[in-house]
Amino acid sequence: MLNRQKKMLFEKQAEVAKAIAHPLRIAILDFLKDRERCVCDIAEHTGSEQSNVSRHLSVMVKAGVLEYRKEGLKVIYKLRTPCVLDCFSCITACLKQQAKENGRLLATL
Amino acid sequence: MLNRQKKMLFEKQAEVAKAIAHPLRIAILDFLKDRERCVCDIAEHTGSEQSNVSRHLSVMVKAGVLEYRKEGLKVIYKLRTPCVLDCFSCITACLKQQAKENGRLLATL
DNA sequence: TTACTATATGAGTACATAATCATATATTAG
DNA sequence: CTAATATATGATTATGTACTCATATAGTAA
Repeated sequence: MLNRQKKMLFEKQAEVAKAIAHPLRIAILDFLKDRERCVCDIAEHTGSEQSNVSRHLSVMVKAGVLEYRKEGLKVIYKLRTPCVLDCFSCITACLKQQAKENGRLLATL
Repeated sequence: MLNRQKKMLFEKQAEVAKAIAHPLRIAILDFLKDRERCVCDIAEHTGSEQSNVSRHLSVMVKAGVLEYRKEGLKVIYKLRTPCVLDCFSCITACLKQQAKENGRLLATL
């Protein structure tokens, strides 16, 4: 049976996973991988409404993935835990493996 | 601006991320890390309803993370892309970094 | 002061997800 | 055949999420 500690760990992990499990949020993380950016630049880059971007950003801040600082009128966001990007390498590896196996299956038809 | 290819990649990545972004699903993946298991064993191990477990399993199958085979009455699930477990190492690394920085902040009070 | 800009957020709507219960299906045992 | 077991799934309910529009807030510039 699952013990309490593991359960708590899985809940914490799920919080982070949920925070990055959205195409727009992944696009934002990718945009922030090299350097910090203000909300308006993120909105323009992703082609999304400012208010929507702002909400997605706050979701990721709440999950501890992003942080921000204010500079004049602008609010500038950056990765708090850049290691979160490694998740996407892992996910991409899974996608590649899936594609490979699907290809193998296709070849047998 | 985001191009179409990247957008599609982010959507695919989000699908996988969503499929693993739930405490029970993470518990299931962890339980399957060493070997395949039938639904009833998973339900017992996680302390969850059989029907609920069954639905969560099918979510992960749909996302290409799990696969299954039937054996008599039982349906036995296993990881299709074991590399998905690497995501959790990455997420754990993020959690550790967060905890460390929170600790540093706490020390300044 | 006023006008302008960047951001966050309340309200509303639509949609998705999770959980439960009851039940249908399929396999096995006798 | 019947009974028992394992699983999947329809229906329901409750909750959560994403998005949009309008607006409040706060900083800047003139």
